[in-house]
Amino acid sequence: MLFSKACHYAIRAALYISSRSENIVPIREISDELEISFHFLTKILQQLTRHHILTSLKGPKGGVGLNKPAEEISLKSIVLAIDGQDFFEGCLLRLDKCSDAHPCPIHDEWKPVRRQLLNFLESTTLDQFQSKVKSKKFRMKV
Amino acid sequence: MLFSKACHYAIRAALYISSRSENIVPIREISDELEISFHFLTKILQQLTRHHILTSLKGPKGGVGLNKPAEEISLKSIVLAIDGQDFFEGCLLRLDKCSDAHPCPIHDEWKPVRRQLLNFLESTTLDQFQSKVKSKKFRMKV
DNA sequence: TCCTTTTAAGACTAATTTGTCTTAAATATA
DNA sequence: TATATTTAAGACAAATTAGTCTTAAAAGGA
Repeated sequence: MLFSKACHYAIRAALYISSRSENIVPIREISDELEISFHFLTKILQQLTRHHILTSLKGPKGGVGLNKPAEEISLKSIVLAIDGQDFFEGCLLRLDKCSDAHPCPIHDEWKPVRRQLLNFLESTTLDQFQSKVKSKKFRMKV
Repeated sequence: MLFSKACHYAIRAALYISSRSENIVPIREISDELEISFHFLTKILQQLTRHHILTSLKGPKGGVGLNKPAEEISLKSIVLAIDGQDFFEGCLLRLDKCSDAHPCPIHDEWKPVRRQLLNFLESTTLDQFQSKVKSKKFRMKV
């Protein structure tokens, strides 16, 4: 699988949050709607908050919300916050510092494919899906 | 990470085997050369053997070898043998049966990117790297 | 101020993946 | 045939990831 389970949860939650017009959405609502364990989701969203992708508010009327405009939140930033940068340096043989200078045998062939993957994650932002998610015609769970 | 650690080991070992002119290579030699735990590698290569990607021979002069021409062994077949088909159905939100009929909000955007990834894995075969690996100018370990 | 609600933090458990070790089975060769 | 070598199989342990639970801290409202 491309990403960790936590990372997939994070992307789903981020899509959900960005589709809600309210600034702040309680995590309980997200976990109910997306059928994700509340406590696990809380931990994951805390990471997004620490990375300044979300803001959070405690107490009644509390919850989480986007910390910047949806068009400034890329899938890449979410993956980076949850799974770290391992993915982005990804060598097909998992060599430590596989590079043009010290490449593995697949490096040259793999590079353009990885580039396209990165381009997609960089250029894809939450705002692109807001209307789809709002329409409720697209699956957000199981 | 794209694939499991076991899968990366499998690809590395397959490249090594296909670059050796001998039909049969002892697993001990592979694990020594690639610095992979012998017993763990043995288990992984057993899976490739069960999937008829490799053949194996017990006893002195035993070892593993390609079960078909290198140009017929794709990266995809190795990934499939080790990690199963989860990767190939991969939805960005990890939904169970995300499809054109019942898509997640990112499905349409993700589809062409995944297609390119699959094309690469399908069209890339071991023979393409034999000379590079033989030249020993490319890294095969850490 | 006090109570309730909600996130933050972290200890703890469960599941999965990774890695080790022992024994069995097959086979070449002396 | 006996021995040494090598893969096969599977039990077991360690590490990582996923998930649960409890308590603390913050904030709104009576």
